[in-house]
Amino acid sequence: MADHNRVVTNSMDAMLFLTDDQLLQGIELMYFAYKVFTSDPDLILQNYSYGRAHHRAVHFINRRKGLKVNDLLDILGITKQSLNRVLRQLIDDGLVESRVGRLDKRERNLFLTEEGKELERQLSDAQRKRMRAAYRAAGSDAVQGFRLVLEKIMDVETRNRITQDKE
Amino acid sequence: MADHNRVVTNSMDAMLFLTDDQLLQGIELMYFAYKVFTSDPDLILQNYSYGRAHHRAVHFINRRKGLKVNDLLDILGITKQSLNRVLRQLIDDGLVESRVGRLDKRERNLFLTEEGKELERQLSDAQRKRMRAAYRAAGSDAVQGFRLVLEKIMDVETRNRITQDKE
DNA sequence: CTTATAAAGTCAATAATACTGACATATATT
DNA sequence: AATATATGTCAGTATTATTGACTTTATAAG
Repeated sequence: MADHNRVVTNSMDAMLFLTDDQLLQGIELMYFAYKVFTSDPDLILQNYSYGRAHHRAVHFINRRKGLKVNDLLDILGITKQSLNRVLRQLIDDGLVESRVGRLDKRERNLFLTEEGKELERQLSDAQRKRMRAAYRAAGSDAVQGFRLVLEKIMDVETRNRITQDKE
Repeated sequence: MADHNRVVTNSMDAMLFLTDDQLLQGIELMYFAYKVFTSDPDLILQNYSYGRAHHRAVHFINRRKGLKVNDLLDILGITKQSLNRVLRQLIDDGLVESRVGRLDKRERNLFLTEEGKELERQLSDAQRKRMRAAYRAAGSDAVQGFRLVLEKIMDVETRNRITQDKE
C-alpha cells in the first residue's frame, strides 16, 4: 500500500510472466483441486445418504455454533426452501438441534448434537488430512501464498462473511 | 524423499503452525474462492441458457483441440449420457464441431467453431481478469505458492491428466 | 469372413440440489 | 391493532448428474 508507486515496475515484471495460457492453467488447477477436495467427504456422505449440501450445513453450524437460520442462508447463498429440505433431514435424523432464541423467540439457533459432531469430525478429518499433506509437501511459504491468493480471489463482501469469526 | 529423516524437525515446526482450526479455514477459503470464481462465468452462461457443464466442455475442447469424446469424459469424470446432452446442444447450436477421426473413424474429434471460440473467450476473459487481479494483489511469490499447494492437493492420477499438455 | 470389441450416441427412469411463488405461524415492532 | 420479521412448508420446475438398456458404426481378432 505504502510503496504502491515504487513497486509498479516489479508488478509489471511479475505480470509479464503470466500469459493467458498460464492464467488458464491456474483456473484449471482450481477446478481439479476443488474436485479432489470434495471427493473424500463425498464418499463418507454416501454412508449417510447425504450430499454436499448437508456437508456444508454441518460444517458451518460447527464453525459458528448457535448461528441463526438466516445466518446460514447468507453464508450458503441459497434460498430458504433449499436449505429447509437439508436442515429438516439433519434435525429429524438427530444431527442438528434447533433451539428457540433466548432474546428473540422467532429466531432458531443451530447446534450440532453429539451425533452431528461425529459426522463433522469424520468429514473434516478427511479434508484436513489431505490439506495437511498438501501443505507439508508444498512448504509453509507456499501455504501463505495459497491462502493469500484465495483471499484475493474473493471479493470484499464474501471475505467479510468468513473472516468475522477470526479470533 | 532423500532427506526424509533430516527434515522431520523442520516439518514438525511448520506443522505446529497449522492447528485444526487453521486447516478448516483453508478449507473454507477453497469453498468461497471457488464460488466466487464460478460466479463471473455463470452470469455470462445465463445469456446462452447454458450451465457450468457447458462451460467445462467448452473450456476443455479449447484447451485440448481435437480431443476425443472419451478424453472429455475422462477429464470431466462424468458419464457418457450426462455429457451427451450438453455436447448435443453445443453441436446443434453451432459452437462445437464433431469431426470423424482420420485414423479411427469410430472416434470423433471435437473443436470449437468461431462462435464457440467467442463464448470461450468471454468466459475465460472474465475468469482471467479476476485471476490476474488476485495474482497482482497477492504478488508473484504468493502465486507460486498458490499453484504449488493446489497441485499437491490433487492426487497423481488427476494431476497427470492436466499436466500432459505442459510442453 | 464372421465374431467380438470399441467408440459414440440415444432413450428412459431416477436423484440431488437448486430455483420461484404462494402461504402459514409465531413473535416483535411500531 | 397493524405491520414487519424469522422461520417453516407446499407445489412446481430446471440443471446436472446417475444407472441400465440398446443401437450404429467401425476396428480387431479368430
